[in-house]
Amino acid sequence: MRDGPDIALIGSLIGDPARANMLTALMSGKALTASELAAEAGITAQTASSHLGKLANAGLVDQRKQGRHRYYVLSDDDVGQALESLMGLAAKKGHLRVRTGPNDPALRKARVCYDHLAGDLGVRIYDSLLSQSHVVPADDGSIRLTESGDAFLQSFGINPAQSSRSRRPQCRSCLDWSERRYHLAGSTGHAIYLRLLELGWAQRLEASRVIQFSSSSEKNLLAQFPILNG
Amino acid sequence: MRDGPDIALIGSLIGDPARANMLTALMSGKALTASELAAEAGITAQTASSHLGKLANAGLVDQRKQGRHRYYVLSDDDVGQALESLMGLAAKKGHLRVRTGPNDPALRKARVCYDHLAGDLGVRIYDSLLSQSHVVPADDGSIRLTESGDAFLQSFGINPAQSSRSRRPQCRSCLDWSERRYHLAGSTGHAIYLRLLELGWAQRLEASRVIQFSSSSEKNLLAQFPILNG
DNA sequence: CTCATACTTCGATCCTAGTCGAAGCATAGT
DNA sequence: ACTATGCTTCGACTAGGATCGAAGTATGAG
Repeated sequence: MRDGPDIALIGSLIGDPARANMLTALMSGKALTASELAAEAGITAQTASSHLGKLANAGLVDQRKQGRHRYYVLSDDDVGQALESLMGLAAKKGHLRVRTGPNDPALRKARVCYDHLAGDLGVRIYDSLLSQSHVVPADDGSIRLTESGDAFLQSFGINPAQSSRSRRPQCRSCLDWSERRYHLAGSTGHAIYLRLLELGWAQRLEASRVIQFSSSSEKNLLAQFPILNG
Repeated sequence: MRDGPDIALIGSLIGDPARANMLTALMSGKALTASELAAEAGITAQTASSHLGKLANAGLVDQRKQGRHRYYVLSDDDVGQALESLMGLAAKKGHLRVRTGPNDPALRKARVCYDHLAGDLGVRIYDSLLSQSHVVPADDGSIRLTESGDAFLQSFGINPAQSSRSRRPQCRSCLDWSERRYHLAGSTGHAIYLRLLELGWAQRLEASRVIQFSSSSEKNLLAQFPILNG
């Protein structure tokens, strides 16, 4: 054999449907308890416990004990990113889980993608920023926030500078599995998402990745993020 | 259950050690035959055939029949990227395959990472470009080729403009599992790698990801990619 | 102190999936 | 035509792991 990172280990961890469901649920960014995750995966508490032990052992999730609950979180940004890249790949290859839930249309409309907004409205925001040259594709094909974009975001109540931390890219485009188009990720994507919650325009549906907009707040959002020249 | 991409399917495909080995081997970018992949994974031809069928069925690899051989390639850039992100994650979490081969030091020195140069020398090139401001971190934390970098690459025999195609980012930083630092990926990284082969400085070791440099050509490379201010 | 809840550990069961031997096709060379 | 090589299909074997019931530990509530 040869040397190298053991992708089989991580792959097999993600490869079990129960664990994949748990990880997907944790992509919401929320800390979830062992029982919630068990329910999410449709398995009993014992089985879930065993799965979570393995995930924690491999360093994919962190556990925090609080009272008699035990909360789990993705241990790292990188875990979320890796999951996203797998999701993108799976979607591109047409591997979708069959059992389409009742809230599916809502999920396509708007949902959290790890820690930012995805779905129809997520793509809309990205397209709007692009059409106004608030973000531009950099020479290298990635994207970059312009000065006008900086000013725009400040007027929307976000300080992009403060939200840029350490390693994390400020802007990043993230492939959307429902739309098959790109939306805004990175710390700026996160900041916009938080601001939408703060304004009360968006509300996260309990125990789901769905983000709900009232019809008026959806109008607000469309007005705030217009698409020029179209 | 809920809707979404089926990451469990892809995860389980990558999760088998034999398949993981095959995919890793295909990260070299070369087309490999079924028997070569079987040897790589240390399994018999029958077993390999079954595995390759599954990978092809899921759209992770493509097969091309040529004579009585059947060549396999990663079907897509995205597959390589997803594998890379898993490798980065695995390395970061310290999950390394135990069986360290005899050519391990060479592997750390220089190797192909999907389609560009990684390892000690790959990191060196990246650092050099960075120290001379030939690439700069963009505002968003990603990286961007500067005008001086463009000129520099042209003098090295590469036309960055022509190498930029469609979707693919021109420059991209890729986390190195051996160095735990970044090296240059994207179409520019690919172009540099090709140029090194073309110049005869680098040679790919047969049936391996190791890239070999003679001591003189390594000196050439270090001279061509100096690190300023240090 | 007693009871309920949240979670883990242990043990047993069951089933999937990886594995290889043998045989079957296909292609190439002579 | 005959043989060798590369690969796939079939069938059977086996091991690893996912699962849950039951029992055990910790925390909180009354």
